[in-house]
Parts: sequence; C-alpha cells; structure tokens
Amino acid sequence: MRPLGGSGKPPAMSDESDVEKKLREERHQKGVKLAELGVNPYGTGLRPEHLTAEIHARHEHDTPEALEAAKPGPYSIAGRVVSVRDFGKAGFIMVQDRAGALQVHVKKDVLGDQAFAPYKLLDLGDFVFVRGTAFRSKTGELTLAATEYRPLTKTLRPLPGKFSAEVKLSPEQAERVKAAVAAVNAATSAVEDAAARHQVSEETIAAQQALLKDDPVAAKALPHAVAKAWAEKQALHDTEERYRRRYVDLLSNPGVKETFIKRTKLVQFIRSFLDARGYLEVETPMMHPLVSGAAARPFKTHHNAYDVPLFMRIAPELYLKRLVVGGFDRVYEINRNFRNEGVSTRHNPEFTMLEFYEAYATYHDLMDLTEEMISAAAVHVTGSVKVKYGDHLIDFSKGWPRIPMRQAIAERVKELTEKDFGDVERLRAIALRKAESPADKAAIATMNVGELTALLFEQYVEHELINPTFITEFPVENSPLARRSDANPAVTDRFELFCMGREIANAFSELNDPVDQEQRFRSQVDAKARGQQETMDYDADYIRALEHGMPPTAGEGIGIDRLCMLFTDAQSIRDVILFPLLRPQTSK
RNA sequence: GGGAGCGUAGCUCAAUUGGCAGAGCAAUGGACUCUUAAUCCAUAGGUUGAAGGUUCGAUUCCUUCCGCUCUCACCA
Repeated sequence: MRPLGGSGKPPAMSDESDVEKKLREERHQKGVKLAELGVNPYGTGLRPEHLTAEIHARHEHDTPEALEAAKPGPYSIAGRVVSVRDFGKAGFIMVQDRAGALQVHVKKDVLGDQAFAPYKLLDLGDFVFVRGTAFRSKTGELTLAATEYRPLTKTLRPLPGKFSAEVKLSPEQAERVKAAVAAVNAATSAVEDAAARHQVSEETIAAQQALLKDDPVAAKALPHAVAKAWAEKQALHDTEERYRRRYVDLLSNPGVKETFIKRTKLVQFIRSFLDARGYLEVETPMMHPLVSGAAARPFKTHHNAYDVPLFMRIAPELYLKRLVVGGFDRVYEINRNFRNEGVSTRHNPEFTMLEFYEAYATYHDLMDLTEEMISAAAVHVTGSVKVKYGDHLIDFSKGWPRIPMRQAIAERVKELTEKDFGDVERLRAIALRKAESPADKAAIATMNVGELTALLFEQYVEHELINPTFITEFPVENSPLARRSDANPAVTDRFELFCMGREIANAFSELNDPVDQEQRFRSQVDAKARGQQETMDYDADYIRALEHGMPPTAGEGIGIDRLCMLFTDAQSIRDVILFPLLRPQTSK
C-alpha cells in the first residue's frame, strides 16, 4: 500500500487554527488506519451501477412485506455520507449522490469483522461504495441492507452544520409540513436543556403528525422536514465563506444547488429556442484590439508574441454583425463580457450575455421573439409563468406593454407633454430637481436633449417597471449603433426590456449605413478626447464590413445573470454566479 | 471611490452598564444491531478579524488596518 501523502502528514495550511489542524490530523490518522486494514483511503475503480433516485423510484410504492419477500437487488451506489447514526455493531448512514440520497443499513453480522472495521473509521463527509438489497426500515424508510461496504475517499475537513435528506412533496403538502415544522421548532426552541428538548421535540412531532394523519405522505415527511429545518439553521450562512468556498456552500445549503441547476436549464432552453429558429451559435473573440460594442471601461491585457495591447471584450456586437455581413444571417453567442467597473448586487465584472442577430427582422420582430422566449423560459425554469421575486409576483404572460420613452416619462411627470421634449431647458430644469450632488448638477448642465430624456427616464420611470415592459424610441445620442427611426431622426428603432425596475434586454434595428456609422464613431472618439471614459474606439474594419453591405438586421442583448436572478428569486448577482469576483484574501 | 453595518470555538449563535468568554451541533473516549436532530455517560475545543490606545480591568469604548454585506456613484 502506498503511504499517505509525501511526508505522511496532511498538507500544512498557514492560516488555520490549532483546532482545525487537530481535526484534520484525527481524520488523517483514520486514513492511515484504513491503509493498515488494507483499504486505500483514496482508492479507485469501483463504479456504482445505480443512482439513489432510481432505487427510490423503483420501490416507491412497495410495502415492507413485498420488499422483504423479493429482496430486490443487489444495487450498488456510491456517494458522500451526509449523516451517520451509529449503534456500535450496526448503523444507519445516508449516502448522497448527484440525484438524491438513500439510507444504508450496515450490520456487523452481515458484513463480517473485516468489512465492518472500515465502517468504524467513517467520518461525516467521506465517500463510500455500498452494495446491498432494498428493504423498508421499521420507520418505513427505503433502505439498502449493505452486503458490501467499501470506503472510497477519506475527507480531512469537516463539513459545516448538519445534513438532511430531501423529501419530495407537492406544494400543498409542503405548506402543511412547513406549518407543522414551525410548530415543532417553536415548541422545542423554548426549552433549554438538551435532553428535555429532545423529549419535547418528539412529543410535538408526534402531535403534529397526528394532525396530518389524513395525509400519510405529509405525516411521514414531517420528521425529515424538522431535520431539514434544523440542518438549514446549521448550514453555512457566512456570505463571504459561501462565495469563497462555493463547494461547501453547494453541499451545505440545498437551495444553492437548485439555483445553479435552474441557471443551466435557462441557458439550455435559450439555446434550443434559438436553434429551433434557425439561429447558429458562434464564438467570437474575447480579446479585442479595440474597445467596441458598448459604453464601458475595459480590462487591459497584453499579448507577448505580438507585443500588442489587448482589451477583454465589453461586448461581442461588432463581430457578430460582421458575421451577418458574411452571410450568417441568424447568429447568437452566449458568453462572458468583461467590464472594468464597480461591483454591486447587480454587477459582476465578468457577466454572461446572450447576443443574437436576425437579418430582415426589425426591433418589432425582436419584441415578439423576446416575449415568446422569456415567457416560455419562465415556465421551463420555474414551472410557472408567474414568478415570485422578493415581495412581488412577476407576470411573464405574453402581451407586454410597449411604450415610447417620452410617453413613459410624460405619464409620470405631469407638467411635461410629449411636445416639451424639444425644449432642452425645460427638461434640464426637471432633471435638476432630482439631482443631489454638485457633480450630478454639473453633468446635467451640459446635457443635450437626448441625454436629458434618458436621464429623466432613469429618474422617474425605470424603478417603477415591475412587470416586463418594453420601452421604445431611445434618443439617438446614447444609441451609437442603432438605426435612426424613419419617422423621427432624433430617436432610434430601439427598445429595452425592463423588469423589477431593471434593464433585462437591449435591442435595436441595426445601423447598416456605413456613412452614418462612421460619423457616430467619430463622435465617440471626440467624446473620448474630451475625457469621457466609457466610449467606443473607431473600428475601421467594421466600417469596411458595412461597406460590403449588411442586410437590414435587428439585434439584441440579454443579461443572462440578471434574468437568472429573476427566475431564482436571487437578490444578488453573486447568488447566480458560481464563483463571483471577490477581493483576494490576504489573511484569514 | 463615498456612506452605513458586521467580524466571538470547525458550523450556527449567546455574553446585562466595561467585571470569571458560554450553549447547541460537529469532534474525541466509552455504551448501544431499526435510527430519522438517534439516545446515554465522559472529555477536549478560544490570540473574541489584526495592530495600537483609554482603563485596575476591553468581546464591549476610541484610532488605524484587513475582509465581507448593504447602499450611492460608474454601469448591464
């Protein structure tokens, strides 16, 4: 047997306490003892043939007697041990795999001394392989009677808190069980003494079970639910630790796994939705020689062999439109953008964006498409077209309002009519009312009509848009890549989608006039020369591409992280990003 | 970058006006072959984020620093 670790000691960590060292050393020693028993604590080559969920599904309705007669199996499972209830010469352990968890009954007289000895060296969190037949324990729980028990991986660090198996319930059952759990917790939390508390807890659980006796499933689920409530209370709550050690967060807080499964389902849904409509998924450069496609400050990097500076992309837009020029007239990309700006509950420096372009479509067509896609995504991901977010219930049912920006402002600022949007000073005066800092006032003093209109929208309208709403007719000044409206050259054929007071999507009929585009690039370059940092560079090759002709095209960008927040009731973008950017830890 | 708040055992949390740092879970030793927060007996576990200051005495008050959370600004 290969000795454990190079030096025979667990790896040293500079920032850990003596307690942590001791816990790890104790576990390490159990691994050493396993090796002495002839079991490699980091062995390999044992593949389970079944998932815990499969075994549950297969025997869900089987009675204890039927299982006793049939002795179905043998089944083999592998997973992490998330609870242990030991009785000396026997024990119950809960083994969790990717699909769920199953209880295992380990008995010395069945396994024999040699196979039972490794079980006595088990720690919570270790991985094991078990083979056995299914039966129901006296409490009715489906359990694997182990005929083979093999340790797979020794864990050196304890997991935080407690763990509990998931029990599947209908929403109605879940509500009833939840109320019963609250009653149990209320009754037991008042008791100080541990033994007495257990007594009170058992009595209260029994009493609550009696109340649920018309619903055997709910009654049976109650003890599990009490355990789960307890486990959740004990789980890792420290926000920083949760983000820094997401692997622990995922194990410890059950809802976290659900959130990220929903995120994956959302992205898969969007791909299949667009694929089904003839869109081609492509990948365009993440490292750009120029800053383009959005108004934002970039990250800078450098390529050694060419000795050239590069920017991490702030948007893929101009590359995707080059592809439309090249004949890919329905394309999309789901990938990361990088913007060198502050972090907040709604901003991570790298974030995931869907961008898609469809030739011969207009921004009106994209409103139809967006409505179709997001309302269907809501149902696919959350199971309902009405989605709970915080205290709100957002209704994604199709038929979202489409309101021109000026109208939306005029509806809320009574003294403004739509005609007043030509009057710079009038707009300025109204914008100044909401300006607080001297810096804001100074900025407002130099704004033009379009900029003031956009500002008034942010001040008076944006935060009020709870249910999905399209805002159209954006001013041309802050839409450097959008096509001018034929009816009014001051505005563009553009919309943004708002939901919960936040921008979710941004789309427009693309500017495909190379002459107009060149002028707008020049005004961006001028703005940069005046000191404005969030501007685009002049992209001569993009102009050249437009000169080859881009068909009339509409394009859209959707912030996947923010959409995901809405579908998972997440209050922070960090709750939908597996590894959000945090300041590197210098000392613990 | 500005403002507010937080940081106590591996985890979740206490600690009265500034007066002996505590509990549950996890851990360790022991008992127990149908448990569901298993139970019972025993044991151990702390530089109270870091440094400094005030004080007879600091988890508590003050200063600085580190980190996080919220919020404002920039932005999607």
